[in-house]
Amino acid sequence: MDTNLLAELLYPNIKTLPEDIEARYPKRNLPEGAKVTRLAPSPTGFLHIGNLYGALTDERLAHTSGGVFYLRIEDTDAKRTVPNGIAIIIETLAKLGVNFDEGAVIDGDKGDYGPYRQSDRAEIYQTYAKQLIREGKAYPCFCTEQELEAIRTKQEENKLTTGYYGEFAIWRDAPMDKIQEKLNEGVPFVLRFRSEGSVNNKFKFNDQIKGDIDVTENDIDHVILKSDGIPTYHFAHAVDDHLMGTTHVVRDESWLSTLPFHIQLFKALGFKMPKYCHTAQALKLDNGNKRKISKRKDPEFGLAYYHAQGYPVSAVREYLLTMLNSNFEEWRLANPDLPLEDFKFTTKKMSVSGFLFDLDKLNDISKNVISRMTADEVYDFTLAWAKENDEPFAKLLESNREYAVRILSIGRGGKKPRKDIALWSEVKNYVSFFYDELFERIDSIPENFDKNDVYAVLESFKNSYDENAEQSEWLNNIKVIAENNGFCPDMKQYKADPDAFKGSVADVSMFLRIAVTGRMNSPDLYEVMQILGREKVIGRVFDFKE
RNA sequence: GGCCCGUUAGUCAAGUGGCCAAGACGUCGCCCUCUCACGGCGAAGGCAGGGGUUCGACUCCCCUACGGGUCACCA
Repeated sequence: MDTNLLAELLYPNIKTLPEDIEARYPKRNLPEGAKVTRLAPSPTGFLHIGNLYGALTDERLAHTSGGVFYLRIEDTDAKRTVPNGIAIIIETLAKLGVNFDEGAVIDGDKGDYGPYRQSDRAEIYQTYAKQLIREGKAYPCFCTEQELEAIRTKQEENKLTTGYYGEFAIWRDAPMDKIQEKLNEGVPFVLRFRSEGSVNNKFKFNDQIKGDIDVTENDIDHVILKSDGIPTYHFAHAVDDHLMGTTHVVRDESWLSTLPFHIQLFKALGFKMPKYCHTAQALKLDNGNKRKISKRKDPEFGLAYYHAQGYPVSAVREYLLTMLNSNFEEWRLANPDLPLEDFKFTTKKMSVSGFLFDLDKLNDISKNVISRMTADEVYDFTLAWAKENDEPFAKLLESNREYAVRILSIGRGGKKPRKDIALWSEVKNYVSFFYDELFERIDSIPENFDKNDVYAVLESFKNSYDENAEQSEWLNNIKVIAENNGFCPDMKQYKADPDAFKGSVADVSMFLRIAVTGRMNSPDLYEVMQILGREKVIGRVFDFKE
């Protein structure tokens, strides 16, 4: 078999040689230890929490080592291409603070190692493919879909491993004249890798996350170039990551099964292998069982969802980081105010097993993150969210920034800040009673209180409210009102003998709280009244009596 | 089915032969307290099972079970 002739026959239009390509991709000039990582999505435009998990791993690995993080688009399958898919991916990630140094951008490329869309790299792949043919490491296969299907059926019937290998690899050693014949007939062909592996050979391979794993050699002659001359993922992965200088390949652990093939490919092409980081998968509880999150079935895990819900970007990042590195949480506890960029990220602290997404945990982290913000920050973030999701509320916030910031300042700062906002979408409800446009009477006074007592208390309050009083004076006044109306001013005393009173100062406060805010619970009533102002406070108390 | 990965409480997890098996979230209770939130204290809850190796196994080895992944001209 004259493999040089075969190569010319198959890809006559490819004049470039691997050396020519190599010359276009010089070694990256980076400091010692710098990691080059990439995100390589297909342009479906959909990203879920598991994708972010991987993306953040890539991003942190590169950016904590002085390396490069780039975006490559794996658009070799037309079925996976969605209009604007690339733009959506870039924008979604940008919102979550994941930014690329290099690679595909919305309307082109940025960087010296492109093109970054695989659809623009056909010549490159074919150049390497042609070289493999010359070296006898790849061959054409003219099987039709039906023929392959028949082979598979036969293998299944005989309980054999399915695939194109051994005696089933019917074109593997086909003579030149048969190939020539098919070519003359214009029959389309795929290019297959000639595997020299055997399933009887096992070896260890070190993964950066999983550690040593057992690998069985691949003996299947996988397709490397499809009949349209476009590579499969496997081939594109080897060629691209080699040329683009990727040092660390971060990908989902479902790729573990094709790792043996990838190892063969790198060897056959004479490429140095990158390090591999196979990450655990994001799982979902489905009928009591855990299963991999899927794009199609689980839209609620889509990143767009969290954004629309109003989770702060930093909270999502903090949450993911606690999942990513088991020591992050501890670090954050010790360094509540440091930017998370200061955390020393490492694959050594990554989990090997799949994880369930924990909304409770995210909410908790989010509350903590927001509690550390200033009122102005909370205002700005809430406004930005509202502009996208709740225009009327945005208008309301904008109508009086100072007022809104005062509201958001309640219980903020200090050692024990309030932590009752987890989502920007919750702010509206949180501040609603400060705005007449949003004010609603939600809770009412429990039945067991005598209405006349309630009214008497409110009347006393109306007559004695002094908006210029300090907080302690204000509270004293509430206690006086309590006492004058038969309610116990001291909680300890009340608890010792509750039957001796109509109620306690706590109940008096409750009447006022319900009258003024429309609800049973609120932040500090004194501060609430200060912000509302005398007119509104008295007005609401008056309204309540009506 | 073959191959591969995994299995510490409801969830996320520390643990690397010597513990009474950390911590966080969630749950429950108590305290603080004008309510809520915060904060403090406390409780319940776990090494999948069985064999080895060892003076001693969550930690090492084997088997079983269970879960997950993958077996395309998709990535």
